[in-house]
Amino acid sequence: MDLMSTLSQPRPSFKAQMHRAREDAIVEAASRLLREKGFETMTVDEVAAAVGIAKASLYKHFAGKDDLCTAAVVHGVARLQRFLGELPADLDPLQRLHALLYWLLELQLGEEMALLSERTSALAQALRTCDVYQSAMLEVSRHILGWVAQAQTAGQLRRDLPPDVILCALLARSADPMLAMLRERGYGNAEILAWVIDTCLSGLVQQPGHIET
Amino acid sequence: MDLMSTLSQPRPSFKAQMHRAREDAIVEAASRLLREKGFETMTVDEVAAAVGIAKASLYKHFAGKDDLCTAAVVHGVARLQRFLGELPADLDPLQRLHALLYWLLELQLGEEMALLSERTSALAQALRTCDVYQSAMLEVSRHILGWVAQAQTAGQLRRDLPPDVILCALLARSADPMLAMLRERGYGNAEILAWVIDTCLSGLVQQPGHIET
DNA sequence: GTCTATACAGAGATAGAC
DNA sequence: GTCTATCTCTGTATAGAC
Repeated sequence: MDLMSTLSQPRPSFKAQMHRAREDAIVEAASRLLREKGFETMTVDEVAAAVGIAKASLYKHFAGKDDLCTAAVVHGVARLQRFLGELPADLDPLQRLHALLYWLLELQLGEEMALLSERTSALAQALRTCDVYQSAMLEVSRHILGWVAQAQTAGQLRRDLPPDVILCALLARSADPMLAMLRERGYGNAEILAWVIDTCLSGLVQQPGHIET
Repeated sequence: MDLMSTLSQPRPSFKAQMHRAREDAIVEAASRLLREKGFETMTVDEVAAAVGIAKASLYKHFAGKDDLCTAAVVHGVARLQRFLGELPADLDPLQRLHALLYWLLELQLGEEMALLSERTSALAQALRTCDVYQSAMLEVSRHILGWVAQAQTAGQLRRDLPPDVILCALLARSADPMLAMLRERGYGNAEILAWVIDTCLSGLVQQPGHIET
């Protein structure tokens, strides 16, 4: 079996590969702009310009702005799913949650991509009716909820909070304005990351001297 | 001194009073819409319609959308200042911070007004160059930082965090997406409020068994 | 499928009468 | 100061040639 046939296992034609690569480039650009400027402020022109194609060409790939940005968010969730699945096996539940938090916040500090879209945007509405997104988020939630439950039974996380609440407390950090506020005050990314993770997790972990009710 | 002269102490003419009342109504409507829909999504037409006046009339009061929404946010900060100033004198620093958090979150759950504008909106930029807003926020920050410092020396709050960081951790809750996420999952406002305050403060308070470094 | 050029709609802002 | 009617610009989306 030579290199060519190895690379083209399910026989995607070169054309199809290019097509896919182009779409990936578009989604990536859309992700970045979505993160930097938000759904309402970003423009399709900007996305097209960033990729280096004409706007009309972009509309051959995606039906509209909503469709494009939905794809971008789904792409982000897929990355999150991959991250969750690839975590080293030797981490205990709490370490996994810590790693998750780190990953979410680092993403927000870099200008890469958006997970939680702004509550007010039209995109939020589009996502609510997007099956792919909803099922992906459901799986992510289940995955994390499993760890939360484990950490709770292991006595690492507070048992007086519903797992749901802990899940939300963690995921919500990916859009926490605290990071931007600290940035404005001149702090460095490393400090910010450490503080946000610390203050968030400290509110969730089971304290040594805590009295259970 | 009769009633009339009492009511019109600094002699604001009826006309001026009406003018002021009208502007207040406009700002109030803008605040609510800003909170519900965000800066980019809301329209000046909606504000005018909510107040019951024509859009052109609104433009006699405010120079533009930025100006109007800036006024709305400043109005909100002023309310916050009043709240801070009117807290009962018998509360200790930590109780004050708790009350502050409660106030901020309740505001977010009701659909009233916006304090932190979305990071991406054009409004955020406008506020950055608005002296009135900046100085008001500075005073609010100083006020709260004072309580934080007191709570830290009293051993109520963690001393390993800069007061700045604690301040941000508290204020950022006013735009925490965690509330919306919990709402979507069907929880009631009272539960949500309690959990967010709990998880936030638990990460900041000095734990009984904590070892200082 | 990619381009240039254009149609169309929405929203911010203004003109001018009253 | 308030109104109706209008201007103007921007951004989504499409038409049609290649």
